[in-house]
Amino acid sequence: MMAHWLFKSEPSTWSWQQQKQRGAAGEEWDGVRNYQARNNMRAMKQGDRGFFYHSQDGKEIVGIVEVCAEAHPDSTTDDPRWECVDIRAVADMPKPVTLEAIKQNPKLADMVLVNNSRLSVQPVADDEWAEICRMGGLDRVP
DNA sequence: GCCAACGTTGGC
DNA sequence: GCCAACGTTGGC
Repeated sequence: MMAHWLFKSEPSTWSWQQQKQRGAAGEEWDGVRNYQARNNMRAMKQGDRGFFYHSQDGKEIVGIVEVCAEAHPDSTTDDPRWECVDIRAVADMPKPVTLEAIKQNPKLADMVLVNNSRLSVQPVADDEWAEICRMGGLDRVP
């Protein structure tokens, strides 16, 4: 069973544009220094899909990504506690889904994004995934 | 820019 | 092992 995730990034640090420019090679999702977020990355499998969310500037889901390398040591630190996955851009959200719209949708009331806004890598339930894809104008759930 | 929420650190 | 102090994130 394919799990779904959400990756949060400040566009001033790492934007969807930059992610897309990396193409199929993808990019290491490094710099995470939070155990919950790391544990979520450890649980990811090759091919799992996720949302790419712009925090602070934008506050909206702008794209779909795919896990292209499972958890491995974070190259930005020598501390062996920190691991990360690699992700690659798969598709744009035809209509970015804003945090505001998510908060207004009762079906999404239990989303981690709503209830634990500080967690930077988080799981997304299958029904939440489908609902947001629908809101984002994707005619097929990827 | 403020501040609430949360996570981490370190003294005891 | 508890908890106060501190630092960071991110919405507003």
